[in-house]
Amino acid sequence: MYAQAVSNAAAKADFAGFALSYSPGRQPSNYLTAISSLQRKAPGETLFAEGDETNSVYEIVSGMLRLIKLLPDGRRQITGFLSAGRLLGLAPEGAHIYTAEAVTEVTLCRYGRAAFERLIDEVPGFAKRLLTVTSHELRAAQNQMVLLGRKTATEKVASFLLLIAEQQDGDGMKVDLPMTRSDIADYLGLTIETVSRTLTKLKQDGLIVLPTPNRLKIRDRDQLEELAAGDSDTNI
Amino acid sequence: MYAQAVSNAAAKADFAGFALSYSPGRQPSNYLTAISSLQRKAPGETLFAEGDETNSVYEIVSGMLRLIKLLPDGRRQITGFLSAGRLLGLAPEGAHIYTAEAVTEVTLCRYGRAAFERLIDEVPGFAKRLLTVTSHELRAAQNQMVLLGRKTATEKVASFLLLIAEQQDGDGMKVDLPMTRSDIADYLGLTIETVSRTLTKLKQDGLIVLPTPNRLKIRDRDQLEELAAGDSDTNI
DNA sequence: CGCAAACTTGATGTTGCTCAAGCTAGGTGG
DNA sequence: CCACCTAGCTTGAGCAACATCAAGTTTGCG
Repeated sequence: MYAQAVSNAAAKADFAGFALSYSPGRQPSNYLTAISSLQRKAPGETLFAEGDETNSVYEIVSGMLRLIKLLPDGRRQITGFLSAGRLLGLAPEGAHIYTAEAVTEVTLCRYGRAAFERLIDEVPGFAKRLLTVTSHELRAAQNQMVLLGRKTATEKVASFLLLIAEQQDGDGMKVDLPMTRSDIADYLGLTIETVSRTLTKLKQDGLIVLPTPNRLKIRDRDQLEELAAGDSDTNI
Repeated sequence: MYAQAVSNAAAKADFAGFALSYSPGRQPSNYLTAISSLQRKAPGETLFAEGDETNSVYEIVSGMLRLIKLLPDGRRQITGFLSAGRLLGLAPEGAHIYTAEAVTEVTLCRYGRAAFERLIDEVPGFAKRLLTVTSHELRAAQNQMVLLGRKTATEKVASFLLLIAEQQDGDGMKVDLPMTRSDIADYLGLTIETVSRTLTKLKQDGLIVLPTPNRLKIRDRDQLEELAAGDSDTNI
């Protein structure tokens, strides 16, 4: 295991209680700092696997994770890419419902489950805040269902690029793609070849620039958004 | 509008506070009865539409709803079929993220949003209970992503039948299909023709019996479960 | 500079979609 | 009570989008 505990008060101050930061105007609580410890994971490492007992809740401090579900024969579906500030491990009963792996080098803040549960019970408004977070995740999940069930390959890729661009701070034009084509494919319900071909097509059509496979620039955001929305006559 | 207020204390006693019933051993609260009113919807009627302001939370007393998301050109994705006991309208901010329509005749219990929010703040453990409910929904959503992204038509239909069978009480063999083939198709990311053909195939293979299009019996549950799991060699 | 992993591109294949008839069931009115 | 009517379901034939199989090519790291 590459994981290691880190004790850096300054770093903690930056992220601790992020889960509470959804409602602005309140003091970031330090209930959470009291029960937290820092962890790191190298790219490709597993944080926990589907079916593992849930004895921790994690918050991402930096880096990116992928959430994975597998079928018995190895087919893979990625249900999300998580970046700084996102919580995971809030799974309902006992077992994790997906595997969490590091895409990039990741720093995490770990909370003991029991202590976390206690906070839910004892800190006023904490459960409600978590409810808001979970509701947002549910909304994202439902949008993803539309994507997976009803969008074409081009629409899927366009949606993906805009989603990732939105997650990253910046002008919303430069997009960093730390994940592989295989990850993208398994997130969109496609194959790597189709993802690659679709990106090439978007490049040829002048909607994006791809200087390297992992660095992308959006050139025509309007048309990309029309595509992503699925307006079906931008697809010609 | 077909909706009508109903005042039946007996009926209320049956369902009120169902959302609280996930944690057994507690007295069903009557906080909820105090702020509720009953509504009915005829098949096909809309309870609310995507984008509508969320000024109510609903709990299904009886019947079935479908949750719908649309693309601009009319492509439809059904994100869920909801039956008695399920909550909806907990959407995060302001607007509903899907359209809710009655599949069958539906009876609902309506809670005013403001009053509901107050309960979250004031009733100890209520927010936590809702968090559990939402986490369960999230788990279902992630399973559905695997289905939509990575399962074959046969696997999708098999999964669907088992899911519906599970939702319904009984021996788990008799399955009632109140929704149309079009609904099923839009839930599974398929066309009605493919759904129909797949059901026919399952019938021919002796896994199910289909006396009428809306009434189905599972004949070989084991094999149906293997199919649904996606073990890939049952598919031959 | 060399190597392996990741990506791209091409040729071919297959699943599920589209288009097009029929068929069935259940509701309605004579 | 039965015939009709219609919405919904089934079935068939052909097709298209995406998958699969198979080389090449790039990239980034040691």
